Formats: sequence, structure tokens, C-alpha cells
Amino acid sequence: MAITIKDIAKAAGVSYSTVSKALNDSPLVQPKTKEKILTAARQMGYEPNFAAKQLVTKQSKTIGLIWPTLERAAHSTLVTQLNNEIKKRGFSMFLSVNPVDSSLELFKRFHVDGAIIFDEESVVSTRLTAPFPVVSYGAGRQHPFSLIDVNYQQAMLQAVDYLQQLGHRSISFIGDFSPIDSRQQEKYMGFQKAMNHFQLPVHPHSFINSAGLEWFDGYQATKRMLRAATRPTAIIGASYDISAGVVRALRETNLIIPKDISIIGYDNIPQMATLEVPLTSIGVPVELIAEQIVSLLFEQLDHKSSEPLTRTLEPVLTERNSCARVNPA
Amino acid sequence: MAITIKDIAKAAGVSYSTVSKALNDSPLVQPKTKEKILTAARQMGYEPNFAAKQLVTKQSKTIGLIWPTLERAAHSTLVTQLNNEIKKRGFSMFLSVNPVDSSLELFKRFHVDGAIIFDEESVVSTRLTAPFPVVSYGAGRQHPFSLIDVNYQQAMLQAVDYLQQLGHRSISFIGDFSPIDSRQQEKYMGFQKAMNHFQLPVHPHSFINSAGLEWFDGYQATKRMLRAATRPTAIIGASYDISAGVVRALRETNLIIPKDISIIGYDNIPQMATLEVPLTSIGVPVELIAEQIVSLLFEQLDHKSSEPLTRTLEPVLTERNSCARVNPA
DNA sequence: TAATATAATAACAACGTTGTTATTATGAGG
DNA sequence: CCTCATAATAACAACGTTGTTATTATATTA
Repeated sequence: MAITIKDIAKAAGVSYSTVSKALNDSPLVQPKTKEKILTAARQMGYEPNFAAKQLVTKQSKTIGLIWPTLERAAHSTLVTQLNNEIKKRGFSMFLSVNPVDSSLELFKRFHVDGAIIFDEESVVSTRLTAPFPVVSYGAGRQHPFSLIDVNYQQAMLQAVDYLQQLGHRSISFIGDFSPIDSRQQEKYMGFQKAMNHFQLPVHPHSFINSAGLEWFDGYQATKRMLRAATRPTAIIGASYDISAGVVRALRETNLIIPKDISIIGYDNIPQMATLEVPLTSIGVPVELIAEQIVSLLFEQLDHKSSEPLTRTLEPVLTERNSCARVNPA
Repeated sequence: MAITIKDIAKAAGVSYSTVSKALNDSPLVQPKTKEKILTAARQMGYEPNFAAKQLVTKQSKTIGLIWPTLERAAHSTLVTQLNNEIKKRGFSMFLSVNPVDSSLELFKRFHVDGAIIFDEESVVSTRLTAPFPVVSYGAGRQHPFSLIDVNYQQAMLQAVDYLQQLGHRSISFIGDFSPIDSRQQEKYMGFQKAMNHFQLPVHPHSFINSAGLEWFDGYQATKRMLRAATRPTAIIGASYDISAGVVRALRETNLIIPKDISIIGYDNIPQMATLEVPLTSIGVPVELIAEQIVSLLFEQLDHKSSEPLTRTLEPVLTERNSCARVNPA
């Protein structure tokens, strides 16, 4: 049988209600008694009963994360970051790999205080509801929840700007052009607009469709591109995984980064620094994304405003060692 | 405010204790009243309060899954299967991506009824304890918990046997030889023993170290192997991901499976059927693994025996279209 | 010194369930 | 028709907390 506040009360010679207050650091109990109770609790190895607490406070101090599609390095880093961010606020996170609707059911039963949804476009329906605040990331805009969005077009503008300032005029974008994923499309459109904006020439090798988001897709796309007669002086990889494939392909072709060719990768995650070549990258830093998701969620949680909000984050360019001034050869 | 059994009691004109019994389908309440109560509950959209239930029963009806390393297709299928298997028994599953020790802490707080650990060798220490039964899979044997193990050597013996019966004498094993992962090593050793047992010749290309478990590792290892003067008539890929890489490499070299070369993949998961070529595979079917993990866990849960047990599963060969009788050319 | 404000602690109801015990209605046997 | 077993339901304590209210001890003021 686990130790309860009543046991501590007996040990410390006070009433159990005083113990409760002491454990919650209430100002209503004398520092001296507080001390006494706290040491007793510690000594007896007291562990609070969450069910009891939840029963009276109606709070579980828990955030549920819905993540039906377990993939992509960028996301799993984010999961860890979210976990930390939530822990920081004295809450716990747990994860469901079920589809969005049944995950919400599960979370309802567990009386989570809030939820986060990671998902691809398709799955999320507009008719979903939840009795707690929900923030989504990476999901489409077709749902009734709050949203943390990213300014992808701005990201591409910055990347192209950075490269053209280094003298690059021949730049390739390697990414997935599939029309279902609106985020990928925005990167693509952003790149087009940026090339236009800086009046840079567009070649056949400027737009390379990797037709997928895996490492290998980027690898193959790059190999294919390198077979052509002309090649760019710089590449923008549309995601971490794709960029990893690009790097691998370039190195296999004995091209030296950044001497022979420059590269910027989308996704601002720590792993970018631990690739074969530390990659200069553009994107919203993953810690910031995590922080913003959790902030928005807790704002809604505190104000009990279920009004869905959208917040768009601005990308940041992180310089590493994969871009150089264009070779004047 | 949510609806409670007291609300239902009032609506149905009975006492709330009777409602409780009716909802738990107790024989102590008349079928007629039971009916009445149940319809009232349904109509009012009653949702039981888990915290209250847990407070008195001391059960959360929840299994925690610890999965600090989010990777590999084989594992994510297994997560889904486990989820189903656990649901079948009226329990819920939730997932923690924290390290094993802090996950166990979290689970303790949530009063889970049991836990499952997925992990690589290294992390799991022998000094861990938990106040609930724990079953591990894919983790080393260096911990105090129950274990679902796989007879990897037997798997390799069956695979080689199957191939030699089809007339293959030149067989390659492509896998990770790194000494830290004992499971990979057992596959390797099992293959060696099997080749010996059937007195098959061993060539330089018989053992190919992919030095990693990713798709690309298998792809590269295969490409490397194909550059040699001689090549095998059959390949065994040591995991799903590696085998996927092997297939890709073979097709890029215009080798037709199974006409030119046969292949068996380790890991008996449904995805094997949806590769570019449906792969004949060896391994314990993932549904069986899930079923066994959950069975063992619930056995311990019911008998309250915390005695750690090990149960070893036998592999099964699933025929698809990637193996043919050896070309008599 | 008595009355009164204040600080500290104790007592207790409440949260929504379950399971045990008490009460009431129903039917059988004499 | 009365007693007694039995079936059905009601009443109530318990689970381990929190938060509100009641009580006690202590200090302040007139």
C-alpha cells in the first residue's frame, strides 16, 4: 500500500489537511511545520496519487500528442523538444499513434488538459471537436483547431537572397512537387518567386522533383541532375532528409562542399550540423517551433478561449560550412 | 460539468449504486432496470470518470510503451499491432519517448498496470525496478524484466535450407556485423552455421557488412558486392530496411528478381509484400510478436508474479515471389 | 484584564466511482 | 395469515486528494 498524506500527517503529528497545504507550499502553514512535513514526506518516500488529485482538481496536468505517422528526423527531434517544453511547465506528455479521431477519444477519457496534432494534410477532418484546446502543426488548414504555421515562402526568399549575395546565379531547388502537400508546394513556389525577385536565370536544372521526402529521393534526384550538361553552383534541399541525400550524392561524385558547390538545407534542426558536412540551413529552429506550439496551447488553456488561432513563424538562416562565395572560374 | 452516475440515477429513478452495478453489468440488478439505466446513460451521453474509477479500483487499465528510439519500419508496425492487441483486452496504450528510467517514473505516476520496453542494448540497466510487470522486446538481456526473444539462428537456418532446396549453393548474407548489437550478431552467426550445416561453399561475397541498418546501407553494400567478379544466386537481407536497399540496388543493375537472383528478407512484416517486388521473408510474424508480448504481460499482470520470464519465439518463412529454383545455366 | 483581531491548524465536505452492508419488497411454506 | 428465505434495490463508507469553514492559540488594543 502506497503512502498517503494521512500517513505523513500521523508521522508529523499534524492533520492531513495541513500536510496537503504544506506539500502545495501554501502560505497558510508555518515555515517550521512545513519543513517538518516536507522532510517526513521525503523520508517516507511519498508519491502523490494523481487519480485523487485529478478527481478534485479536474486537471490531469497532461498534454496528449497525436502522431499517427512516425517518420522524418525533423519530427522526432520536435517530439523530444515538445516533451521538454511541456515538462518545464510541470506537465507530462504522452503520445498516441492512433488516427486523429480515436486519439481524441482516448485523450477525452484520460482527461488530458490539451492536445497537439502532428499530421499530414489528408487525415484531419473539419468536423472534429475536442473538449480541450488543441494546437496542430504540419497539418493542413482544414480543421477547427489552432495552428502553428511556417512562412515557407519567406524561407526560400532568404535562402536565395543569401546565395545570390555570395554571387550565385545558378541555383537548383530539389524537393517534392506533389500537389497534395501544401507545405512542400509553398517551398517550391517561394523558390520560384525568389528567383524571379532577384532576376536570376532559370535553367532546366533549377527545379528538380525528388518525388518523395526520403533520403534516397534526394540522393537519386541529385544524381540525375548531375548527369546533365550544366550544373548549378548552389543547391537548396527542401528538407533535412532530402538534403542528406543531396550531400551523399555530391560526395560520391567527388564534388567538394562548399568549394565546388554550395548547399542550403531546409529544416533548422541540430542534426544539420552532424551530417557528413555541417549544413547551412534555413527554417524555423525546432526549439522555437516547440516553444511556440506549447505557448499557444497553454495560452488557450489558461484563458479557456477555445477560439482557434493561427500563428505564423518566421524562418531563420543558420550559417555553417556548406556555402561559399561562388568560384570565379 | 460532465454527466455522472448520480445524474443518471436521478433520470432513471434509482439509486446511484444501482447505476454503477448496471453499468458494470452486474447480475445483482434486474434486466429490466438494467435496460432502463443503460438507455438513460446512452441518451445522456455518459462518459465514465477514469480518475474516480482508478482511485477506488487502483487500476488504470493502461499499458505504457517505452520507445526512446523512433525508427525502423519493423518497429512502427509493431507499435500499431501492440496498440490493437492491448485495445482488444479493454486496455489503452500510451507511449513515452523518454529514456527508460524517466519513462518508468512517468508511468509510476500514472499508475499504469504494466509496461513494454523497446530498446537497443545499451540503454537498459540492470538496476531498474518498477512496481508493475514489464516485458521487453528487442532489448538486451541485461535487465531485470521479462523478455520476448527471437530464435535468430533458427531463422537463418530455415532461410538457407529453403534456398538450398531450390538448388542455390552460392548465397550471400547482407547485414550489420557491428558487435554491439547481439541480435544482429546472432543472425550473422546463424547464417554461418547454416552454411556449414548444409556444406555450402563460402566465397568472399558470402558475408557482406552493411555497417548499418538503414535502407541506404543495404543499397550500398549490394552495389559494392555486384562490382565483384562473381556474384551469388541468392541473397539474404538481414532486415526489412536493408532488404529494401538490396532490392533497389538489384533493380538498378537490371537484375530481375527472382529470375536472375533470389532474395529472402528478414522481418516478417506486411510491408515485405508491398516492396517493388513482394519479398519472401523469414522471421516471427509481427502479429505474433505483438500477441506474445501482450500475453506475457497480462499473464504477469493477472498472477501478480513479478518473476521475470523469457519466452523465445520461432520464426516462420512466408513465401512470396522473390525466390526461384536456381537457373541451371 | 477583557475584548478582539489574527495566525495557525484542524475538521470536514466534496470529487465520481466501487463494493459491502442495510433495507425493503416479493414469494414460498407451514 | 404469518414467518422466513430471497431477490432487488438503497444506503453508505471508502479511495486520496483539495479547498472551504470551523476551531484553537496567540498577539494586540482599549
